[in-house]
This record gives sequence, C-alpha cells and structure tokens, in this order.
Amino acid sequence: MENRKQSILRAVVHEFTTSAVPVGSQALQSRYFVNLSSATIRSELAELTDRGYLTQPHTSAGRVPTDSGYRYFVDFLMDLEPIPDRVKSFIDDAMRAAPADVQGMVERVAMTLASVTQNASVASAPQGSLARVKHLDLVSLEPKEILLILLLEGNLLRQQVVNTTEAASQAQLTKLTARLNSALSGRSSDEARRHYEQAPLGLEKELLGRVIAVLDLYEKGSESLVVHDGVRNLLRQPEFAESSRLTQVLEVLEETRYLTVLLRQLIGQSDLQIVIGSENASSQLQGCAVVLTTYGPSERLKGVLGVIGPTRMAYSQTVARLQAVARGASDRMAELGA
Amino acid sequence: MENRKQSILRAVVHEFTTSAVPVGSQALQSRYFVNLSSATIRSELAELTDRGYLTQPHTSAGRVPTDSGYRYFVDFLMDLEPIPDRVKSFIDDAMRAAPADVQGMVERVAMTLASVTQNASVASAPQGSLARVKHLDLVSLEPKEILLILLLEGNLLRQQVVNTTEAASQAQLTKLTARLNSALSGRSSDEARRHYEQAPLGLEKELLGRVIAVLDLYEKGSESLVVHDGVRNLLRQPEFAESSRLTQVLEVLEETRYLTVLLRQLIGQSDLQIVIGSENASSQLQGCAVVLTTYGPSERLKGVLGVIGPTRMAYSQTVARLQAVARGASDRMAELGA
DNA sequence: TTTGGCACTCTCGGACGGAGAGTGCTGAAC
DNA sequence: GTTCAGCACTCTCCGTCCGAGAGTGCCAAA
Repeated sequence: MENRKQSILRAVVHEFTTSAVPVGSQALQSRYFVNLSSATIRSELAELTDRGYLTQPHTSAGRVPTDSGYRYFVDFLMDLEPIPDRVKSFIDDAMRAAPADVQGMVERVAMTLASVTQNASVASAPQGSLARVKHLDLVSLEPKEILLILLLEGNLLRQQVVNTTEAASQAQLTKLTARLNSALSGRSSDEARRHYEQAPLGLEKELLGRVIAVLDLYEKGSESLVVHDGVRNLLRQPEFAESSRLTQVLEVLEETRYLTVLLRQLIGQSDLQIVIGSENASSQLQGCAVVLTTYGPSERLKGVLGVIGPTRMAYSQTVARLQAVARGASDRMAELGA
Repeated sequence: MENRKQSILRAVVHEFTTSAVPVGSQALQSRYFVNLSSATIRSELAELTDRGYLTQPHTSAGRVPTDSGYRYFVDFLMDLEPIPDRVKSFIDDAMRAAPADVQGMVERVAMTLASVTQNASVASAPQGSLARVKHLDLVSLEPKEILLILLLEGNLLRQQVVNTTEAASQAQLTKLTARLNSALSGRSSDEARRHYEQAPLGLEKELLGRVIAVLDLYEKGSESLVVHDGVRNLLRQPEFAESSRLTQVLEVLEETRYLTVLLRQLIGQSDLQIVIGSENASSQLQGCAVVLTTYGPSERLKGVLGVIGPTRMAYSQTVARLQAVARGASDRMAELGA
C-alpha cells in the first residue's frame, strides 16, 4: 500500500482507539498532517474505505477502522509501545509477591494482566504434553479411605480421595509412599503405566491406577484451570455501555468449557496470536479482539495468557504489556517450579 | 400491620419482582384482589407509601417497594418456596460430581448457586477458628530449597517454598517429615507454637516456623479463598441495563479484598442473613440485595455462601435454594473431608 | 496531483404535543 | 366508617419537527 495511505490508516487507528469517536478529515489534518489539506485526506479516506479498511457509521460521519483495517494495522503498521518503568516494576512486584502454588499464581497473573492492560484477561494453568510426577503422598482418612496427594511438575498439587478395597494403616501407607515415590518420581505417565501393568494385584496397583488417571485427566486438559479477571475494565469502554454486548463476552468468560476450547484452538503455531472481531470463531465475540500468548516455566509446560477487549483496543500497548507479563510470570514460575 | 395491608404489600413485592414494572392499583385488583375496587387498593397503597414501605418513581406511576418494604416482606411475609425436583437433583448431581479439593469444591458450589438462583453468587472456602494440621510433607527442590506441603483439616492443601539456611537431602527430609508429622498432626497452631518454642535451632525449627506462619495466615483469613460466579445472570435484569450499576457490583466482586471483608462482617450471629440495598455497608451495593448463609463440613469449619442480585429479587426462592445448596455442599464436604 | 469551495447528508439534541397510565380526591352508597 | 365510581390532574413516553453542526463527495482551478 502507498506510504501515505499507510500513515493515514495508522493515524485513523490511533485516533479512534484513543477517542472512540469516528475520525474525520479535519481532525486528521490538524493533528497528524498539517501539510496536507483536508480535501486530500478525504480522497485518501475514500480510497481506504473502498478497499475495505475503513467504514463510516453513517454517510456524514468520520471513519472507523474495519476488522480488516485493524488486521492490516497489527500486521504491518504496529510497532510495540515501550513500557513505562512504573508498569514494569508493577509487574515485577506482582510476580515476586505471587503465591507459590499454581492456582494462586495463575490468578495473580490474570489479575496483573487485567490491571496493566485495562481490559479483561484470561489465563490457563501451564500444562505439559507429558506430565511428570515429582512427589506423591498418601494420607489415611478412614481405614478404607486414602487421600492421594500428587505433586506434579511445576509444583502443581492434585488431590484425590481414593476408596480402596483393602484397609491400610498409616504406617503401611508410609512404607507404600516411599516405594511409590522412588518408583514414580520424575517419571511420565507412560512410565507410570508400565509400572502399573507389572504390579501385582493389591493396594499398590489400585493406587497406581489412580495416579495414572489423575495424570491422564491432567494431560487431556479436561481438568484445566482457567481463570479470568478485569471484566470491570471493559465496562469503562463505551462499546459496552449497554449491557447486551457484555452479556456475550461474559458468557464466554464464565463458561469455562468454552474458554478452554477457545484457548486450545487459538494457541497454534505462533507465540503471539491476535484475533480480531469477525475472525473469532465464536460469534459471541463479535466486536471484540483477543490477544494471546503462551507462558510457563519451561518449554514443555505452557499455559495461555490472553487479553480480551473491544476491537478498538490499543494493540501496540496491549501486545507489549501482555508479553511483559508473560515473561515475568514465566521467569517467576521457572524460579519456583521445575 | 393490618392483614389486608400485608396482603397488598406481599402482592406488590411479588408482582414487582416478577415484572420489574411499577405496579398500579388496577393490576393488583385484576390479578390479586378481584373483590376489591381499585380505589380501595389505591387508598391502601397511599397508606403503605406514607408508612415508607412503598414508593413511586414519579407522581403518576405505580408503586415500587422501598428497602424497608422488602425488609418487612422478608421478615414477616415471606414463606419459603418449595424447590422443584429437577432443581433438587441438579444440586445433588453437581455436588456429587464436584472435585475433592477445596478449591474445586468452592468453585463448583458458587457455580451451582449462581445457576439455580439466576443471580450472581459468592462463596468462601470453609475456615476454622483453629486450623489443625492433618498431614505434612517436605519435598526437596534444590539443596537449600524445600517445598512444604500442608494438609489442613477439611482437606485443604497449602504449599510454600521455603529457602533454608542449611542444605538437606531428600533422605534427611523424609526423616524430618516423619518426626514433624507425629509431632504436629491433629494439633492446632497453639500447640504447634509450643513445639516451636521448645525446638532447638536448626532446620526443624525453621520449618516449624513456616508451618505456624501458614496456619496464622490461614486463621486470619488473609489467605482466604473467595470466588464468584454468575455475573452474566445479572445482565438479564433490567436494573443492570446500562452498565454503570454493574460496574459497582463488579468492583466489589472482582476486588477479592473487599469481598473478604464484606463476608466476614456480614456473617455474624444468624445463619441466614439478608442485607437489602441501603442496609449494605458498602455504598457500591446500593440497589442490590445480598443473601448469605454458612456452610462447611463441620461446626468448626465454616465458609460463607451468598447470592447477590437486585433488591428486586425473588427472595423466597433465593433463600430456599441458597439453603439447599448450602446443605448439599456441607453434606458432600463432610463426606469427603474431616 | 492538490486544494479551496460548495452543496448535500446525516446525527444529535431540544422543543412540542398527544396518548396513556396511574394517582388523589370527593361525594354518594352500603 | 368503609367502599367505590367518577373525575380532574400529573407525569412519562414516544413520535415528530427543526436547527445546528460535523463531515462528506464532487468539481473546477492552481
């Protein structure tokens, strides 16, 4: 695209994202292109409109970027906005003070992200394709009831109540714990499964089975933890002034099932994904943009981190801050975890 | 209050909660009091308005209950609405399928409550005034880094990374684990503290200190887990049509700090608490009502469960269903927990 | 190719007015 | 003394109208 058209498109996006008001030729002229006349800008705008990058709410209104307009902007025109120092240190502080457990960490990450981007955020707990058991513990609740505690890679705790066929004392359990620990710790579910097959019938096999079940659930992600935060930030945007639009978004956010699927679909090859308006598979997110990246303590353990806001979003700022939070969280988790 | 006035107040509340439209004398006459003339009803309404139970949005509009009107209704006129069988079994199913860990359980409870009351819900994890350690485990991460896993009463897991001054092997830790377990399990924080004071300097004392710190945090509730769900249900109500009202509510719900304080304040003597509109300490909840009860696996371990909606709420239905969910959750937790 | 000029279009906000809903009051009936 | 029909009154709601203002597209000249 011609250079000047690009500049004008960039200016329209910038102006509209900050003011939320359709931008006219005069506004552009006085604020961005003092050496051009508004008439010239008008003809450029008309051209950009013909090509599908801009649209007008009505005949005599200013221009608004279309989804394709935003798309062109993020693909070719956007440069990352530098992050102010106080935002940087805010992120650092938040991560440093984050709780050590995955649950708490994920919540903190979502909170921080929502706060620095002033939009809604989502975060899923890091998951590995091959979950490994780091440690395991058995606690006797009742004679035939055992609490199985599993510490997975990334310091993720899982617990499950197991009703066994045989009774066992805590002393027996302690011995069993030691045996299972040396057999399983550091091993993946495949290796655990081999162990399971060779084990003789009895309590040990029973418990091994449960361990494998937990690992499977975890790997399939059906147990996945997804949190969201910052819906209140969306309410400040004029596009959510009447609540009908928000309803749609909230349905996606609060229905964790949807969200899980959405995140899994979206996080494909690229490490930064921007989905704008109608590009969204889910029709509920019309008018919204989703910016996603991954994070986690290691290459094998990755979760998804995302920002959801109106398509009229400060993309360059959002992307920069999203990546900063992802980096901060990853570092912190690496430090605590694996 | 005279019997007929009560009936009329009840009718106004009922009509308004279902229709959301100010209710006039004619509507009451045709739907509730066929043997009375609308003029008679009008004079009764005028009386109820004088006494402060009703109000008019404007001179020639129908009546709307005031906060005192709702208060009178819930105190004297409300009778619990029976719960349909399918709702009952919905609750039972949800509780049966709930995960065994506290985190998951609390989330499930909030979700269920939001769903059956069609309002927003909050739930806090059960907490005891005296937390007891049920089991403890130490896992070596690095030579001088230990992951401390605490299983508290109610099967609540806590984890914390401890950086120690001395290095320790996993074998040493295993021994230490056994010693600490026999010393601490079933003991409250007071007893743990006695232990701590008598312990000689060293790793054991260091760890005991951390255990106590975790217990303290837990008892003070500053670590407390509070979740919410069902905000999308509020959006269906006309009082949240423009989003400004919702902003307030979301600020309370998403700022867990506020919520924690709110719940702690509110759950006083009674096991069922209804706070209507201006009775709310927090001015953010003007126009909203909060219905609260407690739940938990035992007498000593109680969490708070609440419904938040517009003051124009189906109180009798809400209370009945809230109590049903609380009962279901308590039973299930008792079964799993203590 | 750019630009000033100009007619045109559309929204926005305020004013106006009629329809409708609901009220309070009054005087008569029971 | 309670109930009720009748009636005037009040206020909202909604549609219409109109002028101001913003922005456009087009055209002819530089």
